[in-house]
Amino acid sequence: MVTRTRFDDSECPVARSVDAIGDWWSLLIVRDAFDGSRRFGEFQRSLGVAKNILTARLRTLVAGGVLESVPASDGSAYREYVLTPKGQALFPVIVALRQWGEQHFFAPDEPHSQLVDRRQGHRLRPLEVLSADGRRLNPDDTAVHKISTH
Amino acid sequence: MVTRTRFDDSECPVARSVDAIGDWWSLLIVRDAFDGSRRFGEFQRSLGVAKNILTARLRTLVAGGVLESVPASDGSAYREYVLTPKGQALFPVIVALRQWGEQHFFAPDEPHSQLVDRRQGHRLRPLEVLSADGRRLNPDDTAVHKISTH
DNA sequence: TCACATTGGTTGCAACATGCTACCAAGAAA
DNA sequence: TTTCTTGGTAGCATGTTGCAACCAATGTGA
Repeated sequence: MVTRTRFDDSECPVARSVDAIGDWWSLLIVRDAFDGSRRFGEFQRSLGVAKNILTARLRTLVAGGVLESVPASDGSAYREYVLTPKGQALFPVIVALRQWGEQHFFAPDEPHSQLVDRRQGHRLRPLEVLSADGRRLNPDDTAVHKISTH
Repeated sequence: MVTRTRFDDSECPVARSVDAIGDWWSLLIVRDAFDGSRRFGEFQRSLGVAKNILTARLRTLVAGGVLESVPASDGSAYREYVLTPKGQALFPVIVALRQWGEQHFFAPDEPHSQLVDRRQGHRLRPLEVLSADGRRLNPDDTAVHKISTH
């Protein structure tokens, strides 16, 4: 077995997500996948991660249904790793982390990679947590109901 | 030193965020903080984490400016850990992870904790990634500009 | 077609991080 | 003034990570 489950038994969706992703490397792999990386070597060069670690992470991401392994798009005999719909659904997670990082870990004039709208080349609007009827919510405006039946 | 920096030198804000948070436990500590936990013992019982690990994580979160240690609100001589504004800004990250987990790791009728709007008791609207002019963006509608000067 | 480079790994090992248990000091409670 | 609770620390066994070496299959150039 590659990883022991730690939080998986929780009824908290945050814990299950965290467990499904696995570790930080996995999240950066997903980030790179959003940025267009597909091949083992691309991930490896981009992340600088040891190959055995990358192998293990790719395997768990595939096993978890976040990535899938498909024949290479260039016709070669190698394989590529692409995001499944479930993996693509992680987009807001990555964007949220990116925006938090931009806000708090870069000097105003410090260069950093930027996620932009392809059509207009502009930066994205900051994510907003909204109520069902569209009011913007702060943490204090929300509460966790411990258990429910959906 | 408590943790060695791994991704911190990156110009990618996602990497710096990931590095600042530290590990998954830290993220669950932040989740619990959003849910109202303040005391060492509350975090420890809620998470079931070993106390030395919790000690270390709380320290790095405080050092990183995500939590701060304040005198206990009940007048006792103990201290409490509360989110700083920087920590509160992680709200969209937690919400994004929670929504991803809800969508993909629970059967339709499986019970799970739920984050609701305090005023109306309703579930939140799913997070949306929007362009500057308000169009909803999918991953394919965006691109990463490798470097910029903000 | 034959040598050589690249890709995508696997294996073994040393170093580090994690988790468990026991212990402990300061505060609170009685 | 015992006794319990809180918030830790210390030591140790185990698990995980990272590094380097190795390797088979594939692609490439002469």
